[in-house]
Amino acid sequence: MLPIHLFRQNKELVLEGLKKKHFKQPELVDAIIDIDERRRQLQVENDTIAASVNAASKNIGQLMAKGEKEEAEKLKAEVAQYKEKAKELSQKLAELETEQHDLVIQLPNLPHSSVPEGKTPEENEVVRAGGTRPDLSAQKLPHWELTEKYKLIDFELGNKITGSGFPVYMGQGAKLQRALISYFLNYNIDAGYKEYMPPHMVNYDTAYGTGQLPDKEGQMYHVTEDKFYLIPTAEVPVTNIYRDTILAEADLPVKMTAYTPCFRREAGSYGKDVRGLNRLHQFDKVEVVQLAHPEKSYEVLETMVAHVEKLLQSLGLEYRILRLCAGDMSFTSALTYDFEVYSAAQERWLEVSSVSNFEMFQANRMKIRFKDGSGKTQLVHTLNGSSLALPRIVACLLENNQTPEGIKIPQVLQPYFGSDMIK
RNA sequence: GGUGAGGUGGGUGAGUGGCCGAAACCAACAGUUUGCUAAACUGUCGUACGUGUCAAAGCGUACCGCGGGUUCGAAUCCCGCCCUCACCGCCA
Repeated sequence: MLPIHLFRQNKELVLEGLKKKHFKQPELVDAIIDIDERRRQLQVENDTIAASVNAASKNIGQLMAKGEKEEAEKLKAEVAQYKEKAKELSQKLAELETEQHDLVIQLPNLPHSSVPEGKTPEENEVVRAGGTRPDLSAQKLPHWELTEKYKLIDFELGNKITGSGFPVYMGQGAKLQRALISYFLNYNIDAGYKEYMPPHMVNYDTAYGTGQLPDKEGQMYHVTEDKFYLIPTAEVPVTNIYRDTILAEADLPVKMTAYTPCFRREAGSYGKDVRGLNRLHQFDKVEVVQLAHPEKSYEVLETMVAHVEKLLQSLGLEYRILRLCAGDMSFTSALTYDFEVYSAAQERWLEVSSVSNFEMFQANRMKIRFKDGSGKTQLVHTLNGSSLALPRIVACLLENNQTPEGIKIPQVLQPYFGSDMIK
């Protein structure tokens, strides 16, 4: 949610940003500004009356103490009149506040100036690429055949136990998951991130804080009985750790990492996009989150990008980094880099990480603030990224490293996996 | 799930109708003293919105778990909800 002072101080900037993001209702901005003016006017009236009531009440108390009952009664009658007016005013004020909030919440975050124009994924900008494409034999197999051949993942069994999109990992397949999670977490911890194990279900306020609610309700699994939501990413519980918190400037940046399973309903997809590990309802992911000083958040973003890039390099996968165009970015993001790895058997790029700066968009919802040098309270900037999402990494590792003898395990994983080959 | 107790500022904790946005202590911060540290002493020390201003100070309103009610006036009384603790039951 954009802070209201932006609208008052810099309407043009807001309009420009919304236009770049192809937001369809720029007229909301004027509506918000208009409501804001009426709201403030009403608050002045409301506060004035409340002050009169308070003053009169104080007087009544003093008169009663002195035994001047008649005078007190007169004042009481006066207060009764004030109160009628006050009730009306505070009701209207509450209505306007709700109305304003309901409008502001519909506006997406504003894209950073470096975000390319554009509307579709084709207009994303390749920032850089690395790694090498393996030269596979003609008999190369896609990962869904490799997982069957080596008995690593049973998709059918998952169907029986839960439903499609809930695979069962087994044997070396299960161990590979655990190895990747441990490796990713340790890599993040070594870079100064503090490890967390958050709940996998969250309440409304938490899902609201990171922007999943109210508008993306259908994308999360909902436990209606207890009003909980299964997390679509660790970002949700982890960022909310600092909800309603005022940090010291010296505490920044706050660096957190967590492994969690992620649950996504993702209705409506089909075909090769969802084959095998390409898209699942439950998957594993290690996330990094930072709360940063507003003046440093873009430096922080670059360090996070470099961090994820180095991790991909260590796995020996061919990758490319995209700067998403304004139209393809998420509702909450100001700047997003997507990481894709090349799946050599499927011969296509798969997204494995998304690193974003949300600036103060989430922080404003969650009220994550810090006290700056002059003692003023400011919103922090929030950032997060995957490091990494497992399924597509697994898909690429299996496909790209397949040999007639078995599947080679990258060196960095061998200590965790306990072997250099899946046979 | 049952019964009982309770939810107050960063922490402990006082406050059962007006003098309370809230005592006291601790922590924190600034200063004095000091060879350094400590101790002692002095001061500062909640948040949001509004108003004011170049900026501020100041002023107003609201907030003592959340929501409603009683009253001229509510942290304090009443109702509902949430949460915590203790004991019992169940249990990985």
